[in-house]
Amino acid sequence: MTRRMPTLTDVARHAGVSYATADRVVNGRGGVSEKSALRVRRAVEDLGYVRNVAAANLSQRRTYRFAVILPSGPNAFFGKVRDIISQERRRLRRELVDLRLETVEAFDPEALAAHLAGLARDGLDGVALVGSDHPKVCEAMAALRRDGLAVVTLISDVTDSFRDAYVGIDNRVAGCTAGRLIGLAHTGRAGRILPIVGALSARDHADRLGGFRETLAARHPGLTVLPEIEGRDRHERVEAQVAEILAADPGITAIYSAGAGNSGLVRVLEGRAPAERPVVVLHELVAHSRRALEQGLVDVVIDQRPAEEITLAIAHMRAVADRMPAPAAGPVVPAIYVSENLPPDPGAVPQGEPSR
Amino acid sequence: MTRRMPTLTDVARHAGVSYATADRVVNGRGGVSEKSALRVRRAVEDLGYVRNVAAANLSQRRTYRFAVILPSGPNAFFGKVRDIISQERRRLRRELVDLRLETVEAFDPEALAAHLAGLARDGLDGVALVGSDHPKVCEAMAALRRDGLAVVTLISDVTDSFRDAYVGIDNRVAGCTAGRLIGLAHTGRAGRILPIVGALSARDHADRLGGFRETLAARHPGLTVLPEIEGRDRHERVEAQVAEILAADPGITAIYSAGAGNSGLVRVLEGRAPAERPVVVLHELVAHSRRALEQGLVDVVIDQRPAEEITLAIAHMRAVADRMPAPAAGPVVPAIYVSENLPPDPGAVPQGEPSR
DNA sequence: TGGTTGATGAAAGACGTCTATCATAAACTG
DNA sequence: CAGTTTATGATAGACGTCTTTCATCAACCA
Repeated sequence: MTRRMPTLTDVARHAGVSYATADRVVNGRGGVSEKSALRVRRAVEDLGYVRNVAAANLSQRRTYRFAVILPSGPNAFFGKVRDIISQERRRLRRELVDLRLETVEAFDPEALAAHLAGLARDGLDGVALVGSDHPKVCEAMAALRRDGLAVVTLISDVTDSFRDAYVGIDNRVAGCTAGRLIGLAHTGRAGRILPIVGALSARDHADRLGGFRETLAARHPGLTVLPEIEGRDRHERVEAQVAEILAADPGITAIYSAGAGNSGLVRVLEGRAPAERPVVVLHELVAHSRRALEQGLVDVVIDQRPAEEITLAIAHMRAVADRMPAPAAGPVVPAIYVSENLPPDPGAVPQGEPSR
Repeated sequence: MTRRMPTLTDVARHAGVSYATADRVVNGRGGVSEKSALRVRRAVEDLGYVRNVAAANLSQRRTYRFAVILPSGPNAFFGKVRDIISQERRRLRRELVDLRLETVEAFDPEALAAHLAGLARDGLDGVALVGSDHPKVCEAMAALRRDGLAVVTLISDVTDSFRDAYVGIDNRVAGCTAGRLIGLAHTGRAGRILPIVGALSARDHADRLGGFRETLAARHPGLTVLPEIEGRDRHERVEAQVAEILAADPGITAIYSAGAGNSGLVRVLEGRAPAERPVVVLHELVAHSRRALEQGLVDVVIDQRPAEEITLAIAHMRAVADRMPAPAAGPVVPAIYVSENLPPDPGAVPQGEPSR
């Protein structure tokens, strides 16, 4: 027999005050003497009272109103995130969650800050956004939190104090993992490795590259890591640069792409004989990277499981809105895909990187 | 403005019947003419009515009573699962879930079937167990389901029709993945690979080995896969057999262990010079495999994320108990660990395989 | 002393569902 | 036609929380 959970009525009785007073204390309405407040807080402790969120939500007909802010543009990964969100909408509504999807120009912290500042605050309970350490963004996040909104950074983090939680992978660790896998693929032989990033100014890319170089230096000192390409996450640019370097340096045995724009990379790989293809590790499972994996053009994809991340971000925002402890969880553990363990393709609709 | 979700009162009004009648229909209490029942069902359709589970649970002071049945014995992985469950207890209670942990003798389907048959049915809503295709177990599972319990198989599956859901990894795919990773580690060179299983009669082990061999044959025909060892998941047995084979065949370049008892394998590896260590891939992140990974004795660990699995199993049992659609989700995607992406160690307490 | 202020208590109504009971009807039975 | 069975409606109370209103009572100020 599970014993009943204590209710606020129990707390009030145990504290020797009325329900009204107990309620005033736990909901911080003020107008209670310090003495009574103390007794109530003690009763809460003693009984292990936890407010019944379901009942509370019922009584108020509450719905959680959250916004997710994503960069606009042709990036396939964020396109996938948008798809996931629209697919989840219906399920979320049943759980009283109303999720708003908004976009701002990519790589433009000023625009993001302005957007945050101008957010319609009409009952919004929380915001999830791709973090940026830009001071204006931080200030805007702090302002939101002062207004009681939950603020969760997604995919890319910022300084702790400006957000309630970070949901995403540990990018340095992801880079280390890539390094180790490429190292494994060189067991018993030498090699020259080409790293590609979008921009070193992006914290996530820099972190990945840092971890990558570090691991190779520490565990595979026999391998040479070349200077990185900055592809700006633009596939045509990545394509041009990689083609040029591969032509100039036929001894390249592996490529690690820490950023986006990988359809350009894939096009270069398509043009090479299978025997001359380097080992390739890149990030994010999207339509074109999946295809490249299936075709053997790419060996490993490190994917940050955007569906889980959305779920987790919502859980965090809910916890803040409910004044409940956050769900314990460190960074998301990325999935590592080879062609053998690809999940079934959700969207059978063909779609290249530039679409959507 | 999110519009209000329709309530059963709305449904009744829309169907032109009383609340009582609508209630009789949606809760299948009978005593309603087919005509009225039809009108109610149509109203449910039209309005998109979904019963408010939170309100229902509140009104009944419901708690979900679930049981998880695990094999007893010194297996480190199941020890970890037990730990996870006891840590989750408190959080679960808040969500009205009362989780009972029971154990039966490992590798003994008869005992499992007997246990299932003898389960105290006192208000139990669901059972999660490690599946076994034994006919008696299947029959016992069917009996439980006839009594309205949710039945979820965990880690190892059975024929579809005997359970409500399977929560675990796709073992064949996991074996394929192991094969591909070992293949990658042989890029540009030949090799001889030793597979180890617990017992081929265990479906999960057989599936893993099958996928492993298949992938190596298809993608890495230059590599030789030796006959497998059956270690019975016993570390001393694994240790003895591996030691013997490695001594007899110094040309072994990789080992894939699909089963348990890996602390025995690790002991053999400890005794070899770093340069002579084969590439090693095994399953499940537990205390000793983590240590082996950190020390460079093992290269890759494929982990089935038991914490996520428990959460998912509960979600499935809840869905059945709530008469709601099951959470969409295929098999769990295992995490692939190298020493670089190990999550922080939760239990700093040292504990070898045989403990607990 | 009258008026204000502050702390407290009592209680009612709402949220959506479930259970239960009682009162009607209408449809059968013999 | 009396007596049963079956279908339906009306309604009340409970679950735990939140909001709101009103009444008390004490302490304080002028």
